[in-house]
Amino acid sequence: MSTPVPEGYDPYAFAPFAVTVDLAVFTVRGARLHVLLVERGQEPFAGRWALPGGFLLPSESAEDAARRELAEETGLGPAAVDALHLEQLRTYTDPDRDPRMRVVSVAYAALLPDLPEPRGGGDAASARWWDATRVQPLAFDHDRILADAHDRIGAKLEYTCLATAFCPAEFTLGELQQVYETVWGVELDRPNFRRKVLSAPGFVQAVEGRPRRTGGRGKPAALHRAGDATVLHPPLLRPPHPTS
Amino acid sequence: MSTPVPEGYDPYAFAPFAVTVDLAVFTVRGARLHVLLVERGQEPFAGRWALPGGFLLPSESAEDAARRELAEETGLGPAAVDALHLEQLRTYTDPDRDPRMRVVSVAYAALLPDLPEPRGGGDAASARWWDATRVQPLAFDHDRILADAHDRIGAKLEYTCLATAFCPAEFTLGELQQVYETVWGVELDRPNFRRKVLSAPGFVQAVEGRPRRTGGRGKPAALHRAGDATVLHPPLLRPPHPTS
DNA sequence: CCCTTTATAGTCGTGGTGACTATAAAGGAG
DNA sequence: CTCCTTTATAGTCACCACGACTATAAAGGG
Repeated sequence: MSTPVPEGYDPYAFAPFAVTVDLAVFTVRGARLHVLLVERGQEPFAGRWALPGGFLLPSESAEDAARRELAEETGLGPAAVDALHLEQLRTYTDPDRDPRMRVVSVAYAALLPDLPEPRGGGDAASARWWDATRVQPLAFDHDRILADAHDRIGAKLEYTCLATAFCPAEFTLGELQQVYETVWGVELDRPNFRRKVLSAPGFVQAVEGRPRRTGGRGKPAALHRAGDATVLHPPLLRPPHPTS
Repeated sequence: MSTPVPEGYDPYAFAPFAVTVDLAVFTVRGARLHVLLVERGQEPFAGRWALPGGFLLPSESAEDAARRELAEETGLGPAAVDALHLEQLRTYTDPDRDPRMRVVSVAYAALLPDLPEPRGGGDAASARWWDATRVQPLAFDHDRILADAHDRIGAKLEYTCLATAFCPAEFTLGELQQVYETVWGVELDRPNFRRKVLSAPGFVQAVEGRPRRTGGRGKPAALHRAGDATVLHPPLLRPPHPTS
């Protein structure tokens, strides 16, 4: 075997790489899972859509960079971005993933409640939400990153309280159920969902006062807010796939 | 907010980073979880122990680099290393994690059956197994990487068939149970463990022929080998922590 | 020849779950 | 005003996975 890189840190032994972050920012709009994409203005992949992201600055961590990019793309305030849950997905290192140089990218996933269209305040003049399940081929390997992000979010809904991150501060159990159904792409039984959510300690807590009406028809639902738990006991397992 | 790195890939806009892989290689020896460490010969952290790892070559992915390093440190054959399950843990990007330059490290975890002491064939003259739960402070942020790796392996034992990777080709259910007990640090009920393992489709398959005797006392156990399943249905949940 | 050790078989009660029925409270159509 | 639809909420029931436990079998050791 060759030993091309000797033990220890020889400053001349390492090849320089560019390091970026890529963000898969999800929201639920109208019973569909949406993801925030930006249109590329330059080659390569000019005119194609891509996940928002950018280079790490010399003195910032990948998570810092992800929060900075998120603030730039969404126009969210610094406080909101700081409070947000950012999930490090994995790192993509294929040598050919960027045709012009060697780029290693750390991917993150973020979950937002439904927002108005992103303000184009940052670098990306054209940023908008797309249906995450019906997206044309993206730039680079972003199709794969998006698929991995969707898988990870779906899995985390099972055993964490993450679903409330898709909801506004106060929400109904029907809206929470809509999150699960949208991310998983299945329909759930309403009474059973309700029983499981309410029996999981610290998942949601009822808010005193008015039920909601919105413009919706049907009996008004009680409002809840996210509890203080972070893991879900017992877990909310998605129905087993019908062996297809 | 500042937009220090313009959209698109300006070749002069990115700061160069070094990219490495770090490996948390685990095995189970004598009812203790062990991890492979190498002794550093140079500053920084000269004389301290560290996870094996090294720089990415210009044309290889992080997983390729991890397999190459693994082969160098363990002396395993190329076929064995290729067949091995490598789990990408996460990527560590703290700007200060290496005192002499900016290094981003992609961490992997690997699982091996009990091996003889590693041959010092590679760059690391002194590589040896250490009890993973009683390890002196490691170099860099490797204590944290090791803790994250331990957590991840423990979680993956619950819902994947990964535990067989700690076992030789043929093993008894007692040995498999020992893996779970060692990684989780708990004791499990033997009849219940047996029932769950055997009822999970494709987890293990009985091997016809002789039971084993070894030098052990007690009734000889039937031998099994890993099944073809990769996920565990139903999962093998670790006992809930006694709220401490 | 016991005694210990390990493997294997089986039992029993509890609790989480899916499937289902029933009732309450809103808006809309006629 | 009266159905009808829609959504929320309450409750039932059978099944099954699980933890705790008892029992039996087959080896070695003193």
